[in-house]
Parts: sequence; C-alpha cells; structure tokens
Amino acid sequence: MGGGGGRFRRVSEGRRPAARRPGGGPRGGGVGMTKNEIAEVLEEIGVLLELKGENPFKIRAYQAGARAVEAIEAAEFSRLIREGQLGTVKGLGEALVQKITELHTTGGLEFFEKLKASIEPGLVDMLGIPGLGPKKIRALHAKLGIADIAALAAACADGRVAQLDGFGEKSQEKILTGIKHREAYGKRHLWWEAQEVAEPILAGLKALPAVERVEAAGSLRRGMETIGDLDFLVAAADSAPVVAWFTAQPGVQEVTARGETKASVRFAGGLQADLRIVPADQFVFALHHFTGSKDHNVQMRQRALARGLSLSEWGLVPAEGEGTAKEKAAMVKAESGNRKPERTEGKPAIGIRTEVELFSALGLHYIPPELREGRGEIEAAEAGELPALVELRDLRGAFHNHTTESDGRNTLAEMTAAAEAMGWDYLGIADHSKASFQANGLSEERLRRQIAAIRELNESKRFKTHVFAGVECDILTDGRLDYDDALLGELDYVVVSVHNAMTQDEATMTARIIRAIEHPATTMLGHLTGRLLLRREGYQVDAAKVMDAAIAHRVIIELNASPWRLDMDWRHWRKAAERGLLCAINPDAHETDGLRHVAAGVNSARKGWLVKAQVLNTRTLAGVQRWFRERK
DNA sequence: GCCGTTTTCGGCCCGACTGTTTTCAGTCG
Repeated sequence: MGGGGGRFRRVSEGRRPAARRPGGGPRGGGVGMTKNEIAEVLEEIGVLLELKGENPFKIRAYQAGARAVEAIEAAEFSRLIREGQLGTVKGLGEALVQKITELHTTGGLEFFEKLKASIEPGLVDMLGIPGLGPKKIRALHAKLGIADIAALAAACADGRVAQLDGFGEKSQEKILTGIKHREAYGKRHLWWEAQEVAEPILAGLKALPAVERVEAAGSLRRGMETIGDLDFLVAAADSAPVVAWFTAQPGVQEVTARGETKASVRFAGGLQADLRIVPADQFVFALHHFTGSKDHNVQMRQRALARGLSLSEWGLVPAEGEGTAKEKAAMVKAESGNRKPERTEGKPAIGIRTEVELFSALGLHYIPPELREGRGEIEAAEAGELPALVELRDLRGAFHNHTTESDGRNTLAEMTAAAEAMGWDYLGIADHSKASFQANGLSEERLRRQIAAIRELNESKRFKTHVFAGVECDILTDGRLDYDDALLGELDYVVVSVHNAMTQDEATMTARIIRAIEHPATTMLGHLTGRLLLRREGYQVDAAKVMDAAIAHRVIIELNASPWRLDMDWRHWRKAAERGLLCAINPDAHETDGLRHVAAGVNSARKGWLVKAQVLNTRTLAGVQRWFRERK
C-alpha cells in the first residue's frame, strides 16, 4: 500500500487495495471513470461508512454494488449507462445508479468527497494495523480522542488503551508491535511500485541531450522484492542540466541534496531517489558498484586483489603503488566535497566500457544483475556454469488467475482478451473455492457452470488464447480439499492454497499442506507461506518438508508473482529446482492489469537461478496439456 | 442501500480465532 494511506478493502485475500495515484483517489481530474475505477470508489465508500458506524447492510450494499459493477463487461457497462438501463442489474438500486452514473460521466462524486472530508484520514490509516477494525478504531476515537497512528502509539505506550472496555494488555501490545512493524516496513517499498516511479524518470533522463548513458542501479536492478531507495546513474559531461531536471520532477516532494555530481530527492510516499553523475569512462565501474549487493561487491574486490588489481566505483587499477593511493584520495575527495574525482593518467582502466568487459577482465562470464547477491554466482561465473536465466518473453501463459466469478474485477472474456493481447497461448482460470466465502468462492454448481463456460469459450474460437479450467481450491484446516474428487477430476488443473487458520503451529501447518500435496488431484501449490510483503509475515511452515513432498508427488510449487507476495521466496528456488521441483510463475491476477505482474515473478525466478525448462508456463500449449494429462 | 413482496417494510452471507470475556464481540479471510 502506498503512502496515500487509503485502504479500500479489508484484505480480500490476494486482492490488493486499489492502486493509489499520487494525489488521492482513482484518477483525479479527468472526465469519466472506467467501471473498475468506479468499483474502487464504491469500495472506499464502504470503508468510510464502516468507520462512521453506518448500518452494516448499507455498507454491504456498496460492496455488493462494487462487485456488480465489476462483473459487467466493459462495453455492456457503457451501453447500460447510455440507455439508462443500469437499474436492471441486480444489486444496483436507485441510489447506486445515480452515483455510478455521476462517476462515469463527470469522474467525480460529491457524496464521496463530502464523506471523505467528514472522516479523519488518520482513522483510515489505522485500519492497516492488524487487529484493529472499524469498531475498535471508533472506540479509540470516541473515548480517547485518538485520530492517528502517532496518538495511538502514545496511548499504548502509557497504558491508556489497555484500560478501555474491550481492550486489554494483549491487545495493547499487539497494536504496538503492529505500529512498530509498520514503521520498519515503511522504510522499504515494493519492487513493482518503485519500478513504476523509476520508469518515467529513466526515460526522461535518457531523453536529455547532456546524457550519454543512464541506468537504474541498486536493488531495483537486482530485482529484489522490496527496495530501500532508487539509484540513478548517469554518464554526462555536463551535470548541471541533469541535476536541474531530476530535482524538478513532478512527484518530488523534497530535495534533500543538490550538488554538482549528486542529488537526492524524496517522493510523495517516502521513496528516496539518488542521482549520481559520472564521466562516461567511469560509468561501468559505478554501475557495477551501485548494483551489486554488499556481499557480491566484497567478493569481487577480493577477486581483483588476488589478481593484483583494485576494483572500486572509480575503476579497475593496479592494486599497489601510486594508482591505488590516488584512487583512494579521489574517492575521499568526491564523497566529502561533491567534486569530480581527479582523473588518474592512463587509468581508470584498460578500455572497459561494458559490464561484460569488466567481468571478463577478472576472468568471469557476465553475471546478470539479479544474481549479484554473493550466493555463489562468482564461482559459477568462473567455471562457466551460470544458468541461462528464464526471461519474461519465455512465458506463454500463466495459471492461477481470478475473474468476477469469485473476487476478480474482470470477466472471463475480459481476462482472456487481455491474455491474448499479451500474446499468450493460454490462460489458466483458478477462482476461489467455496470455503473462501469472503472471496465469493464458487459452489460446486457454480464451478461446473464455469467449467462449461470455459469449454464453450474455447470452442467458439473467439480468442486465439486457450483457456484452462482450474480452481484455487482451499486447503481446509485439516489438509482436506474443498471439493470432492469427482468435481476436481473435471478440471484441467488444481491449485491448492491456504486461506484460513493461518496461525496454526509449524508442525500442524506443514502436515496440513503436505496432506493437500499428496492428494492425487493437486497440480500445484499456491503461495507457500501466504506472506504479504511489508504487511504480514507468512504462516509458520517447514518449507523444506513441503518441497520434498512436492518433488515426491510431482506437484508444482507456484512462484506467486503478485508484487505483494513473490512467494515461494527466490532464496529457496535454486536448490529446490536442482532437486527436480517444477515452478509455475503465476500472476494471481484479480484484474486484467494484474497479468503484467508476471514480470515481477520473472525477476524472482531469475534471482532463484531458474532456467526456462524449470518453469511450466514457458512450455507450448501442447506441452502444458501433455504435462497435465500425464499427471492424471 | 437493495430486494421482494407480505405493495411498505423486514430481512439481508459464513466460520474460525482471539482476547476479552463468564457468554460474546470484533477481526479476519
């Protein structure tokens, strides 16, 4: 969740709160809103009404209205509004029709603006603390006058919260740890969100006439699941116009440093970005230096030393004698005084212009940025045993995606059209099963109808993309699956996931998941730990035992590519895949746009040393069909 | 706020878990 602070939906599993654009709600000024944007507004109205203590059924009506809007095909939606027929949709009465129409035609809603203005924004933020819902927040507000998280932390610290009816020592402690986690998490940002900030800046820098080369370095380039800050590296002879442009970007809230070769800014939402400008012949050394993890860089420098060379962000030079001393001096100078380091004669090196040449100078094959974690990549690069990592363009489809049948925001046809637009050969639909009541999970009858609808869609040849009929079947508390074997047998594949009783102890949870893996109908395991990055720890589970079971039963473990999950974690993949575990990179998309999240999954897969052959959804349609068939 | 009718207002979607309780409210998925 971004710095906007809003939270539209009380975490329907896997479905993210709506993306906040800088400046507030879904698309501020423009005329008209799409159906999904309108649904977001209705959801947010529901949250605000909850905080007001409104009639729960009224709240539900807004939530149901949001769902009803999502379930309409986009073209159909426009037609209904145009012809004044929106009221014929079940769940949309007079009041909602009026509001939706206003949103669709003007892009705004007076009722919504007034409602927002009537509620302290700090109360909405407090919903993000585990254990706090609308009722408790209202009690805190009414009885202690607490209107934001800072005041809440203070009240917990001096014990006032524990005195309150319905609260106790444990709640107070839980709230306090929740706030602390939030603060710790607040310093980092999801890769996806950081990348969305970085992209336009990168493009803008590239377009400046003074700029010769530009890259985003740091953990963003390494594809880490979360990012501390952004590092932009520029090669330019004249730095002044670059600094001027960078510090004047629209999203910049504060310029924290502005020098000749360096500038730092902070964006709304707290993300920091550093810009460094270096001479062109130093660019590659700086790029390597600011990309590598600490461990990787230490190992690289040691390797250079062993070869009588000294590697730094300034260059690669002979380790002893004048060169090093000068380099060191230059470095100190540059850091303290914001001045360009003096160029050493005939150095910084040996005509190295690219990272390929840099690695080569140290006797190494090129190491992709994602692998530069100091986890054995240098040894592998020396031996010529680096894997040919899977790439985004290798993907031909994905499994585990949702539609409006359960808690998705787009219909089956819309999702398929989006997959086709991405050039995918196939798309797997895996909506929630009936135990996930909160996510509108499918009854047996509804699932059978969906299977029929998918078969029909395929036969109609309306899309080039083939649709697989799957399900995201809940792993029940004791490890049984949520449907009977006969129904599971009618599906092309079955994803099994944990969505409840997440507080089970490790042994119980591990046994539960393994029991589900042992079920003959199970094709793949969804999000192994259920973690939500920067928000919630995963459940306690012995990952090694689960992987063993998956390998033994030829069950895939997914790499859930939702930027909020990236689960199973990349740190497990290398060993697991070597032992024969097959991966599927699944976006867990809840709307058409969510399909793009596979890019984040590919990052993690690459960090996990995965190659194409270890990822099921790099295979052709026929290859996947064969794999599904042979498993049965 | 919606729905369905009982044509004017009452009913509306679940189950586990936790912490506060001594019989249950609130949160969560």
